[in-house]
Amino acid sequence: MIVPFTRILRRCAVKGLGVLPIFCRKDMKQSQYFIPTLREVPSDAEIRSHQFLLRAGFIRQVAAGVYTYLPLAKRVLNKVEGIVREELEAIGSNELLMPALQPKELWDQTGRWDVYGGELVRLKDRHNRDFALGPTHEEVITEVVKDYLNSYKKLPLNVFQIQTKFRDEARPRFGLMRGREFIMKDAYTFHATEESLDEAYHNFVKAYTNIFTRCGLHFRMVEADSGQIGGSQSAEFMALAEVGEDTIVYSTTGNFAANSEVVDLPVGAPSPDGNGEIAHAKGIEVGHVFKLGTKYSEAMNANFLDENQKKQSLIMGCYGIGISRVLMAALEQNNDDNGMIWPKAIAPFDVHVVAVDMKKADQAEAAEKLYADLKMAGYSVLFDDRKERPGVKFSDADLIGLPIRITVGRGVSEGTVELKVRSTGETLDVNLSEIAQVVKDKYSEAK
RNA sequence: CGGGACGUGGCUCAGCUUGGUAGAGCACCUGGUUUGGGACCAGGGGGUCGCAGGUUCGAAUCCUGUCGUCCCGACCA
Repeated sequence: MIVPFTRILRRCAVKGLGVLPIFCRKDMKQSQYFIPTLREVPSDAEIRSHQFLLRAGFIRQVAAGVYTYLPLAKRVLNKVEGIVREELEAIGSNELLMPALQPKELWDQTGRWDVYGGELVRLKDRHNRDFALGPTHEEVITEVVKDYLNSYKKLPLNVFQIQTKFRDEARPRFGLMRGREFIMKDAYTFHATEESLDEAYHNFVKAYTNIFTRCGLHFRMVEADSGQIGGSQSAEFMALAEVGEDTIVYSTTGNFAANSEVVDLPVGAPSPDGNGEIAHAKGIEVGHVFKLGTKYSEAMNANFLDENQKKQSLIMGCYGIGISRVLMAALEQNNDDNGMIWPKAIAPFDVHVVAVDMKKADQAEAAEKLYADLKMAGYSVLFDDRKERPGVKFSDADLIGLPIRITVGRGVSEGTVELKVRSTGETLDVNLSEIAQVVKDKYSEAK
């Protein structure tokens, strides 16, 4: 009797024969996985990333601008969040988690309860007290931190959270691009001096550059308007995409780049930095860094004593990344007519093993073994073990767009399987004895 | 919030102009034939036609209201 390798490993684990790496024990068989793909383009979706998110079974809409993230999308979000955590921890940011539900009194302290407008989701509790669902967390974090930060000796402080934000947008749009409920990473820093704020600001710019580069995005940092949030300096990170809602005004050969909100320069005009001429491009705002100054700390009496025993307002910075928007932007930049093409750093799985005919014992066994071996080698693997026709499986695989696809089919009788690189379309027959090495090579080549 | 469009089974849509008691393809269930790029045959299940009023002998269809969704614009820490 042939016992699948994974089952043997699991038995070993149960018997306490050794601790297995967790990835080996994850069972990701497509027959048991919730991936509701659609053959036709849903009529509600206008742009490609949105269409593919629906068709490939990543998201489902619940209301305008409100979505459920299905298992594949959740895995991508986890990947993006993992990258964000690594890069922010590398600059000394502390992860915490604040409440979405926030009392009106907090928002009254800064006057934003009255200023924020219809975008602020407001509700009442059973005692008829007013609350808001947080669109941003300057008030909460300042309140939390201000009693502790009473001395310059405790500064600077750098914190972040990854959390669901609520903004009752007048017009939700394009799926995850502009939602009323979305996942955001927001960070806040507190400082005794402007120099200290500058340092944090630059650290965040560096971290954001790393994050978006690692996520495989084509992006550009631009000068931006501080908007309602206020403050002295801010920059946005724009993922370049035709469907973007913002216009980037940039110099063709120089470093100048700004949001069209802050400059009014026509195409072809000389660049203000004296280098090149102006061109325009569309972008999706995926990140934003602000120097806030003392706007919130003054309003909320968040003070500390400096080395001269003088009372000063905390100097603040805040820094956001639209996690769910990164997913959308990455997809908008990476797709073809057949579906998604995930950059490997944020792909829901590394490898897709497609068994052409699970009813054929040799193919089923070879596929099961390959699946187990690849997991042991450290890849995350989605195994299409469904009893579907080959065409259906290939179409779904293209739609889902994992970096490497391995088709286990009739070649098995000669000891070969087919490997296909999603991004390039490169296809090659590989002997089963060499598959580990070829997967390794092709995976490391992939973007 | 202004302008436009659309709501008919899980998905895509027809039917509405000219009222007569709801259809197709895909998906799903059963059986069979198939099996490397979204199969075929036979049989079957599933829809108060967004909701509420109204007109009418009779409303998916006409009228009024309302809710929802999408697109353009305004708005968008």
